[in-house]
Amino acid sequence: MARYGTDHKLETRRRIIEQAGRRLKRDGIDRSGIASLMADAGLTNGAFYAHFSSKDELVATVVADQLQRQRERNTGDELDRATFECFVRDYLSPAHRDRPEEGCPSAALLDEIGRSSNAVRHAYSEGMLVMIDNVAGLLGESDPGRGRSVALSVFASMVGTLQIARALSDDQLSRDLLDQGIANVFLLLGWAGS
Amino acid sequence: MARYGTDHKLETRRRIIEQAGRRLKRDGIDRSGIASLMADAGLTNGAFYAHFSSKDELVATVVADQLQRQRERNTGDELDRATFECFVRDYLSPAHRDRPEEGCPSAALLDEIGRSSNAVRHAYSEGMLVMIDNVAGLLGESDPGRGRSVALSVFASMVGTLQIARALSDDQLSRDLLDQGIANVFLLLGWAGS
DNA sequence: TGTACATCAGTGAACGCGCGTTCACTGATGTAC
DNA sequence: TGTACATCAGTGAACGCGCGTTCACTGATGTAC
Repeated sequence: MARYGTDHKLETRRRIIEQAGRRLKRDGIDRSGIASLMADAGLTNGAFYAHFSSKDELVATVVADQLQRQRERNTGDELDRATFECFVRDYLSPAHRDRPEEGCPSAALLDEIGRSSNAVRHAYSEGMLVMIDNVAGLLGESDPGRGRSVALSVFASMVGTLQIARALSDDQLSRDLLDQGIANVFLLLGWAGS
Repeated sequence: MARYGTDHKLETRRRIIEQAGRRLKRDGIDRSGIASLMADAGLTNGAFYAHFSSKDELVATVVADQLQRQRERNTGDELDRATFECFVRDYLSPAHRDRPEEGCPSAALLDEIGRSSNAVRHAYSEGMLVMIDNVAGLLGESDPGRGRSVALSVFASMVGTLQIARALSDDQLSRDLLDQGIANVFLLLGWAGS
């Protein structure tokens, strides 16, 4: 047998993916080199290719993993209105704005994902669809296609709001934007929430 | 006197900024090298530093220029509701989705701007404020601060919608999202538009 | 029990390449006399 | 009119550096006999 336990390598892979998620969201894809990604996982550059065939494959894997984490974090077992309201408020908060490395992969990486390989964009689309279908169930739309586009468009407005809040240098304006973004979500959904 | 006319160098600078705008929006900031940016303007790499002190200064200049162009293109002399409705429909169109190099700098570059130097982020904030104050005038809000955040939040939802439409690999879903995005804008503004 | 061998996750130096930036130089023009 | 010089936008080679990727090697472990 090998020097390490049976799932040692899987555990290492999991650690690389998790740490890379944080790093990519903080520094962007193009500014995150293999050597620093591996150092984050406590390894050296050479070991990378024992786990992934290329940086692109890692990025696709990380994108899928991040979307899955976001789903699990925010839906729990059953997604109800109260849970979703909390999600919206947490999403459009100064805390989320100021910690991209722990936050939404869409808000941190959308531009770069849009310019990435088919593999990365496909991983994003797939993960996004699952997430959106979870949320769409809440809306009570009879037409599932319409429920899906409504859910997607509401999420899109949240993503854009967070990104602009991050880019503005005027903190008060940025906070006002986040608050207005929360109100917009509830208005779009036709909910009473305040 | 010099070999060239009085505003030859200004004209060259203008050309670099314009071409760089297209290139940065298409390929992203990190993937656009100085040599290729200069080649787009019909020059070689060495001439760059006769026009800008660093790549960062060019990026800040381009961001400011792009926001100004976007303002001029979409407001004309006087901004009225009809003009703004056209702006929204053009913005959330498949044509705009498929031609980032000719489109909105926010949708193409927000993630990277958020990670850029203070100079770049400041240029973005300043340009954005002017643009948003133009639009805010339309809303008839008594409180100018509120008019500003409403205008900003509506634009933010448009930006996020376009970005997600670009990242999705399912074309029909992407188009449905754009259409829903248009409806959302008019709903948020309380306009009748259809 | 002891020795030779197989396994394999991880190491770290090296590869060619493109990056941002620097700088000595070019060459077409206008000026001085 | 002719010659020497100044100007300066642009050229293109070179710099050190970090990138993604490759590969010969290490060394701790289990297996064979």
